[in-house]
Amino acid sequence: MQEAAQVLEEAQSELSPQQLIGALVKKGELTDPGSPRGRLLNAAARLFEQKGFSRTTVRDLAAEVGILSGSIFHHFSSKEQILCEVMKEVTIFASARMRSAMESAGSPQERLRACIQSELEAIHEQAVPGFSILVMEWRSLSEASQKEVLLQRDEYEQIWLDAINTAQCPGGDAAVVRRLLVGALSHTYSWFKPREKGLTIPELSDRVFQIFAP
Amino acid sequence: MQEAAQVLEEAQSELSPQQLIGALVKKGELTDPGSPRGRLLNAAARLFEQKGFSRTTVRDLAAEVGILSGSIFHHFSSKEQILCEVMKEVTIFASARMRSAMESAGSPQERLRACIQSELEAIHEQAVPGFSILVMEWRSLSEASQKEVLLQRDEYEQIWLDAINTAQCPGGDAAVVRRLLVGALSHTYSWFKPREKGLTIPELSDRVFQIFAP
Amino acid sequence: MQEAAQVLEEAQSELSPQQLIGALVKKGELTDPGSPRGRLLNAAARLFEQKGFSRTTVRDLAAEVGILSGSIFHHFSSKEQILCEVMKEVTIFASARMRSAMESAGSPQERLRACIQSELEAIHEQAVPGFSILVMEWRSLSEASQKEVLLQRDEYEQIWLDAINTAQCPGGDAAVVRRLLVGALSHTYSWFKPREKGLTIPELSDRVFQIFAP
Amino acid sequence: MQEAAQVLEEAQSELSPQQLIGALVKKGELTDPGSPRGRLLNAAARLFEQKGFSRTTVRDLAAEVGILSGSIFHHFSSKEQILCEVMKEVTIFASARMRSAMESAGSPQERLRACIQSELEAIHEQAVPGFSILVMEWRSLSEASQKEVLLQRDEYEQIWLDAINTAQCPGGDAAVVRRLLVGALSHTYSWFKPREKGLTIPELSDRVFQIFAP
DNA sequence: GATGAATGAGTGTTCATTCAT
DNA sequence: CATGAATGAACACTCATTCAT
Repeated sequence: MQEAAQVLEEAQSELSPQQLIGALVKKGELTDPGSPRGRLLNAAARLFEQKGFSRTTVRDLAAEVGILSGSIFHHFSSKEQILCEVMKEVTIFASARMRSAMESAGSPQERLRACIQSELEAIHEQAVPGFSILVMEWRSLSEASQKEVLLQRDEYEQIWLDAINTAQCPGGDAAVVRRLLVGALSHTYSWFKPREKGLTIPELSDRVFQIFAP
Repeated sequence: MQEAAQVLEEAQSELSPQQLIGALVKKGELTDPGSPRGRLLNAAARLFEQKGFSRTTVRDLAAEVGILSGSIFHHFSSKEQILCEVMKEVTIFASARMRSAMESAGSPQERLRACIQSELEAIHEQAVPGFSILVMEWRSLSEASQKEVLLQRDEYEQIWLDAINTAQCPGGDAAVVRRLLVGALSHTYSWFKPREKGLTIPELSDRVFQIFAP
Repeated sequence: MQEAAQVLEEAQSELSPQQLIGALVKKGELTDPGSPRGRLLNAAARLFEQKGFSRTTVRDLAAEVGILSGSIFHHFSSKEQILCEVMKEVTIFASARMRSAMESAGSPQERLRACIQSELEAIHEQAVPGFSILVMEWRSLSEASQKEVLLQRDEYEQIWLDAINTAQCPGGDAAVVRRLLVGALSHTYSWFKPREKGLTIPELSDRVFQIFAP
Repeated sequence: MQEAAQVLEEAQSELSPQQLIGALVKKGELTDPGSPRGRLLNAAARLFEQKGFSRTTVRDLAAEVGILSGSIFHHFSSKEQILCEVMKEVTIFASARMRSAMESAGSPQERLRACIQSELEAIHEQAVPGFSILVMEWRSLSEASQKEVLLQRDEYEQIWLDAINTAQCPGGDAAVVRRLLVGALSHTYSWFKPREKGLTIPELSDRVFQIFAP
């Protein structure tokens, strides 16, 4: 068990968040965070998460990256499109991250635990912020945009459903369990602060795992 | 034991949601839903839940009860105050409802299950709508208003914490378990539709109970 | 002939522009020019005519009647709706005016001349300004609004077509002649200034009549 | 005389619109339509005519010729200057065209008819589009630009006035008749579609001629 | 000459809130 | 208490124009 953990850590350490992002940027799946568009998306993710989509103005957003509000519309056609793009890129990054976490997980139980921890890290880590937006601001998206995001989201959810199914969780079919987990995990954004002393993300992951896969 | 349960059930059946509301109105804890103020609060609960607080205008609200937007400010000093009042009244009603559900629950396990079902009913039933607002629109509230609502909320949460503690749920301390439950249950608003054939509220309560208190 | 003219003038003098407007307001066909909405429509007619629709801002319009730009949207749902309403009211007034002019015209020739003079007066008089907008800003209207205005316009054009037909104008079918007249008359807005010494409206009407019905 | 006319006609038939443009380009009076500036002017003429000046953006214009909006300002100092240049070139071309049409006209009546047909062709033909802009967008021009265009326009109008005077049209002095004609003819842009079966340009010219010079 | 990013003043519009009637 | 008109600040978005590269 300890050895396994060590191996995992090493495998993981081969690909830091920055390196993962870099690889995705090269493949053209993510916007370069250094480009104006990328800086805008990062700032948007941060602000939409902190203040909410409708309470964030395009002026806030522009100020955050040091341009004027009008200039935003060189890169995006509307405020809503920014939200949509943020969600798509966040989903792509979270998928890649979770796939990478999956690879180093051996048993079905470990896989589910890795899923939980990966999503909690996505929610609370700052590497590519904005994961909690996916749940919290879903209704701010037009139906057309929702479909676009769902297309990207499918793969991510498939990993989850597989993990839940193979881990033989209680609570009936995997879809219901996953939805309960979505709620439980995304809501942690509102109360769980990993920086303060107290629960750490791995500890919280353990708790959640204990509940959903005893 | 069976007899007692029967008596309780009868007692409960004597108190329909409308009767419960009536009793609370008489005690001055709830606004009369027939009064202008009450109709406004009900309409607000419905609209804030359906469209979100910031996407609901005071004009929408006024139109819903058949007055003009200016007239709203004879009853409330601001839009935010309406949200605050809705939340307080919803909390009061949900508390009364859950206390009543508690009374007919015998074992600790039954008590927790009653809590779960009561909250799911609060979220998905229409009697006093707006329960999901408590979680979803929490950030739309000023800090001052949050404190006001928290004052009311305390009692409600205490019932939950007792139920979790006595049911000996896994997942560590009751506060964490409750918060995971808050997320899991409130998020059902987004995907669970009790009207369509499929899962019913009692069935869903069972699933949740199975997971959180195996 | 002279007597007839005298009688005509008397008949006409019974209904001044202001009185005609008053009658139409009473019938509910025109907005009261004293009401906020009416003052807005009059100002819009003036400004759209002077500066063009797209060069007139809602702020210009608001300033003209002494309110703030936001207040306009209490009375109209959009800038385009203002243009549409202006056009409809202008058409209604012009129709009533022309009908009234028709009544005092005896021969077919006189009827056509009355049409010409009535339209020239509509273009250059100030009583209900905005007639030239009907031609000049037609393309600023959405198709839906165009249909609305055309509904009102039909009656007005019918009077014209009858007059052209009975006057036996050269130039083939009445529809073509009318369209040439529309262009010729509406363009006078750009070059004909009745106030300066020179041509008067009756004189210009004579010239046009001479050309189109020799 | 007849021989001369024949020669002229042949000469005319030798000079297609493209050839006429070519000749004017060589003389330095028109911009080469193949040059970037020329393509810009042609696109502008088309767009300003179709959508109106203020509803056409420089981005539309740039897209039409396949460059970016910023690049336009290497060729013109402002959007208004583009309109001004379009008007000047259109006027030059229309003048040359009408002069050429005059040469083959024998009688005063024929001359006037040739003027009418030439202007209708200018409005509805596609060779050098934009003639209708001269009337429809006149007010979009600054006074300084108006003067510039008027300088070019003078010769064109002189031909018209001569033709009207010698044809002994009714309706008083030639200036007024010409202005009525300007309105009547330019407005045909809005209703006359030569492509559809029905009236042809020569037929419409006949009708107009019949009215203005019976 | 072209690009692409940015500007900055301005656009139509929204909306919670006020207040005389 | 309700109305209806108005407020005024804020909003997302537009667009002609500039300019370093």
